Amino acid sequence: MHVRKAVIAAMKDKKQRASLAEIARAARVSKMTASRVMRDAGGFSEETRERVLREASRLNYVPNRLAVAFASDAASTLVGVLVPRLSGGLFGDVVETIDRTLARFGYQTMIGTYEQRLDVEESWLKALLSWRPTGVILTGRRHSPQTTAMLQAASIPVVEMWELNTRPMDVSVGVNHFDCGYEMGRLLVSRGRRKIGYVGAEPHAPGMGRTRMTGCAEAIRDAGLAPLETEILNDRPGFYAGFYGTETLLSRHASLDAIYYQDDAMAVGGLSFCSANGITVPDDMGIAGWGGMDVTSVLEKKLTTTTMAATRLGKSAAEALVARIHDEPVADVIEVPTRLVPGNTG
Amino acid sequence: MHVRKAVIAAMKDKKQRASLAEIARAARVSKMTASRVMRDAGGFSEETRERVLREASRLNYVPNRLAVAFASDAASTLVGVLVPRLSGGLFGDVVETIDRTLARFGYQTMIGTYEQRLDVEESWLKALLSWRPTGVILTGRRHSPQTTAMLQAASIPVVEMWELNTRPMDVSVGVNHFDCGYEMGRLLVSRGRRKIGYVGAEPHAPGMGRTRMTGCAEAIRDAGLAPLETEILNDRPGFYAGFYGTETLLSRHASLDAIYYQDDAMAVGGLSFCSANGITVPDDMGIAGWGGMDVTSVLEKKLTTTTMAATRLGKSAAEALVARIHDEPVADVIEVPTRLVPGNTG
DNA sequence: GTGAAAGCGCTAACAC
DNA sequence: GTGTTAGCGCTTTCAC
Repeated sequence: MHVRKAVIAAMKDKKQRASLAEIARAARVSKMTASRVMRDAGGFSEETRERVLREASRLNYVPNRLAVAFASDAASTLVGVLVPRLSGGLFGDVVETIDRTLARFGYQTMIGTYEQRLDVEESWLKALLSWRPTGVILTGRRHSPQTTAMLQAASIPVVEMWELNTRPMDVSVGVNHFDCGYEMGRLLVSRGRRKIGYVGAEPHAPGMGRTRMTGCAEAIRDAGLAPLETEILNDRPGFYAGFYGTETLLSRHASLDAIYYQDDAMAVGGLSFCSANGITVPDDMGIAGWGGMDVTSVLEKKLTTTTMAATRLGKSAAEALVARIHDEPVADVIEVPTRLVPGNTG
Repeated sequence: MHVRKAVIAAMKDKKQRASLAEIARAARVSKMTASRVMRDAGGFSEETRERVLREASRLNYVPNRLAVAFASDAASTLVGVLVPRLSGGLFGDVVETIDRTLARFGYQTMIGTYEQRLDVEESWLKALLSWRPTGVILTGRRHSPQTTAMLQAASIPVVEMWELNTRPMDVSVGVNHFDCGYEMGRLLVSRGRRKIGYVGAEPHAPGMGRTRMTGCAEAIRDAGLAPLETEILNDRPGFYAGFYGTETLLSRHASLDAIYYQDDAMAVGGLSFCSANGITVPDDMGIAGWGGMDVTSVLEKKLTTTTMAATRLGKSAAEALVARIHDEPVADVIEVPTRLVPGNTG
């Protein structure tokens, strides 16, 4: 039962896995015919088919995709997916959906996380490309020149997801973060907020959350109000970051009457800070998030936020990539809709 | 800039990527020498080394890991990791850590999710094995006979993580869930709880959460109290599931004075339900969770729970696998410690 | 320190 | 409907 022993045993008799050649020999056909049967490629009689399949299952044949991908070079079925992180936010959902969708089409996913660091993205991509993947899904629209160049040289389909890129390398599937921020800013202003702040995370990462911040700032400027006060924590976004980010921001700007957060988790942290410090929401303070995360479903008040269907984004990204791989027509820019949820915290 | 055009162009001139042979020719050495230099395998002069590396970088050489893995068959560096899900709970953290750790050692991760469905695990494994991975990390201790058989036949290292298995296929790195549940049961009892309930999810999945439930039930039985009342939702664990699971359970058993949840997210959902329905915690109702998730850091009250270091688990699992691959000594059973946090909700 | 030959398991291209 | 030949890019083995 112990695999370890089996491993050691296997060291001795070396290769024992049945290969196509052995199936072919056992079925008394050529490798080619066996190959055709296994791939269901046509060009064999019913009788041959049965014989080959019988032998394959008798010998526990497991095709070697390494050899397949290597031999045919076009048929790699390997797809790389890179996201900032897997925990906390919506990326877990997105990756899970991408993986499921790709698997349905017969592709396997190689994942990676890069914490929004372009140098990490670059080295991940370099390693990935050595596996000759048939496509790549990246997060965001910002990439180093080397990343772009490598992708170019590889000449494989690339989907940039999450953040809409109107001038994508290849295909972009994402959300218009600027608009999300702008709309939220307008909503806050329309509800009478006059001194608005922003709490975010990951200072080295422009784009995405930061783009929403910019949108919000613009809405505020357009309304002729005092500029957005911001606090970008050197941390990952999350509940606790939202909590202490609020503390920090308010210690600098006590008179704020609303705070926009990078995401819902941070907003929930902000709500907690307020409740722990006798700040009434929404009377004393408006709180707004982004994402439509699961937590919001159990809050006492309905969180003011913008919802985004993570599952839908993942599915669209995966499907767009598959379409590109199959050389089917796909739109260059696919916008995933979001919905402003006014709620009663903002 | 549009990769799409590049792709189409590439279709024409087919192979253009530099291969080892071309590097070798350009450096005026044999393929073998070039290979040795690239792998830093020794057996070449300093001068040769420089010449080869210069040509490699000049020609933008990207080694073909497909060919490497195929040719050497031992050197596959591909590792499969299967978890129930990537979103919501702690698995995102675990997978992220595993991936990072494995990457540091030069391995690439192929992930999959199976929602605790053994048939999905089986088919995922089947697909994975065709890539001739050098190792596999699975979740839990329960696997179908076919899964076990395939792993056996593959004779590769296997780490079963998350749930401790004292009789592992190969190596087990995990938590003793039974003890977690038993301890929590004892704590609740010691605090005067007399009618305890349990809210969980994923009814088709035994193990893990269910094992904690069993542990808790046993503690209650040992204390001579009325048996644990349970509610297993046909849903994924999460905030909302915790909320309505509480509602359902209480509608059946109104007199409960404490509820143990499958995880912290569900417990937070339970807290919300109580607060929304005028049930005072901990006076009227005790609430306990599991996992030590991020959310708990911003709750008003300190949640009664058991913390588990997801990052540590992931790191241990990955390191154990690497050690097995390298044929270094590893313990068969590695217990990841947990800590009971009494809190003030239970 | 270096190289030549063989082969990993499969498929594409072409026979028959 | 079936088989033959060649080769994908690399490493292993053995020779020099």
